[in-house]
Amino acid sequence: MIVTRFAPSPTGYLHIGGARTALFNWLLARKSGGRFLLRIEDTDLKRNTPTATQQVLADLRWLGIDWDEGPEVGGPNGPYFQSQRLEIYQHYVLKLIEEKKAYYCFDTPEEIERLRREAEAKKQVFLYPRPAHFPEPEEARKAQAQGRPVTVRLAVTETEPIVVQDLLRGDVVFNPAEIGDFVILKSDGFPTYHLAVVVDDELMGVTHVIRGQEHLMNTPNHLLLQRALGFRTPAYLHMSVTVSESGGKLSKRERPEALRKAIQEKKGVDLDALAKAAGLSRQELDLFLAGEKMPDVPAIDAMAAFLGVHLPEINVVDFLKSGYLPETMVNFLALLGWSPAGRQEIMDRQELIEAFDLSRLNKSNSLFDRKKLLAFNTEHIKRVPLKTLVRHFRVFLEATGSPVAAADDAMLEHLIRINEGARTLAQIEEKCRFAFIPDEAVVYDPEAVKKVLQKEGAADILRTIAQRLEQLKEFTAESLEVMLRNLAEETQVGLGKVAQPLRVAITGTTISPPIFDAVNLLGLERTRKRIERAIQLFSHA
RNA sequence: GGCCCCAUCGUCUAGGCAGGUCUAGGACACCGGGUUUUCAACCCGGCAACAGGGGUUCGAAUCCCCUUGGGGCUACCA
Repeated sequence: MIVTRFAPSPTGYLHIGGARTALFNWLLARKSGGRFLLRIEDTDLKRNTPTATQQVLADLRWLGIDWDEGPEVGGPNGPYFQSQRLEIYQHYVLKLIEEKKAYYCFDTPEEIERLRREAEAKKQVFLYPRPAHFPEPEEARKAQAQGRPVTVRLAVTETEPIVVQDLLRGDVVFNPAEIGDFVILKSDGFPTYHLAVVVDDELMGVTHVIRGQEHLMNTPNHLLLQRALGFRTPAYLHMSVTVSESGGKLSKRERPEALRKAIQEKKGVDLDALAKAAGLSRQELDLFLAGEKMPDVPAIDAMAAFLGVHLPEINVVDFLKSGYLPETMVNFLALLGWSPAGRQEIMDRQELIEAFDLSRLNKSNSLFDRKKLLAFNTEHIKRVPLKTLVRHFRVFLEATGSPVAAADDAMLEHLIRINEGARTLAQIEEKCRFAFIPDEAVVYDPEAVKKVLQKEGAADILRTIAQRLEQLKEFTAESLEVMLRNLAEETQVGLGKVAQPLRVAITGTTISPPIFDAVNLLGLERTRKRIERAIQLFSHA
C-alpha cells in the first residue's frame, strides 16, 4: 500500500508551494487507495510560532486535503509532532554512536564558521574534519558541563557513488567525497531535519516521498542515514519549483517586499499613521522599510489595507481572502507541473484523483500565473453547486469581516444568483455591499458623480424615477424592469441613461449587480432615501 | 565559486521515453469584432514557440554532446 505524507514546519501560514506539495502527495494516496499522513516538523525552536500549526491545519481543511493520520485525527504511528518524539530520535542517535557510525562534536558556531571560511578561501568544499578517535560519551558529558555545545554528526564513510533513484528525474548520482559529516543532533537536543525525517518516514511506513526540488541535494544524506540505521528507502520524487514573476522561487517574503516597494513608491505616505494602523511602533516600521525586519502577517495586511494596495497572494489564506474558491486552488495547483491525459483542464477534486498519474508530471519549473488563476476561478464559480458556493461565500465574508456576513444563507444564495459571471467571491461582495451598509454611509465615488450624476438631465431622471417608484403597485425586480424600460422609451434615451444615474445614486459607484436586482435588493424605502440624498448632494440646479 | 536540476507560444502545457502522422495542438493572456443597463460573463476571429551550435539518421521538437540561459542547494532551517 502506498503511504505518503506532508510534513510542514509550522513557521506561519501554509503557502502556495507547500499546498502544492501536500496536494500531490494527497492525490497519489487517494488515487492508489493508500494513506496520506500529516506530520508537523517542529524541530526548530527559533522559527516555530505557536499558532502556525492551527493555521496550517485550517488551510489544508479549507482546500479539502484531508489526512488519515496526524494531528487531531491521531493514528497508530503517533505522536505526529516531532517535538514530541525526542526520545525516539535520541534512541537512534545513541545506536549510531555505539556502532561508531556517528560521533560527538564540541565545536562552537564560531569555530565551524572559521573552518568554513578557510575552505571557501581555498575554493574547496567544506568538509567537517572527522577526528581520528570518536569522543566517548563521558567526554560529551564533561563538555556539556563546561558549557560547550554538544552535537552529533554522522560519519560519512561511503566511497561508492550515491545514486538517488528519482521517479521523475531518473538516477541522480552524487559523489560521497563531497558530502561532509553532517549534524544529526543539535546542541539543544533536537534532531536536525535529516535525522527526524528519515526516522519518521521509516517508523510511519512512508513509501513515497514527493517533495520540492530544493530537497534533491538532501536526499543522498537521507540515503546515507537510512543505510546506517538499516532502514528502507522510500521512493522519491522531486517536483519542479514554482517561481514568481520576480524570479526565484515563490516565497513568503514576496508580500512584505511588495508592500515595502509600494510604500516607497507612493509619495507623501503618513508613516506615523501607517505604523499606527499596523500596530507597530514607528521604529519597527522604519526597520521594516530599511529591510531589516519583517512584521507579521496581520500587520502586513493592515498596512496594505491602509494604503489601499493589493499585495500578491502567497499564503493559502491570502487566496481565500481575495475570494478564490478552494476548488480553484486545488485545480490550478495540480496543473502546475502536472497535466491530465485529455483536454479537460477544469476539474474538481474527484476528477483530479481519477486523472492523476505520476508519469504525467513534468520536470521544469513553472511560473504562477494569477491571470489564469482568475479564469479558473470564474469557471469554478459556475461549476460548483450553489449550496457549496454559499458555504464558501460565508467563510469568505467572515474571514474578511464584511458587513454582508449579516445576511442569511437564502440571501447569500440570492446574491450569488444575481451576480452571474462574477470572477471572485470578492467581486460579488463588492457589488452587493452597498445594500448592507447604512444609507448615510454610502460613499460617492467622485469619478462616478462627475461622469453620471452631474450630467445634463440626470437629476431630472432621478426625480422621475422617485415619482414612479411611489406609483408602483408591487415592488419586484420584474415590475421595476417594466417601469424603467418604459421610462427609457418615453424619454427617448437608452436604458443606460436611466439605469446609470440610479445605480450611482444607490450604490455610490458605477459598478453593481443588474440594476433591477440592485434596487430590489435595497428595497423601496431605502432606494427612495438614497435617491433623495443623491439629488440633494449633487444637483446644483 | 562548487554540486545538482531544467529548457516548446508572453504564461501553463500537449507532443519527447517507442524519430516520419507536428506547415507543432489546447488553455490563459493579448489584439480585433459582436452582444450589452454598469462591471463582469458570453460569442466569433487573430497574433504567437521547438534557446543556439554540432552530431546520429533517408528523416530530429523528439536521441547524443557542447554552449547559453533559468532555477535549486551549498546551516546546529526545514
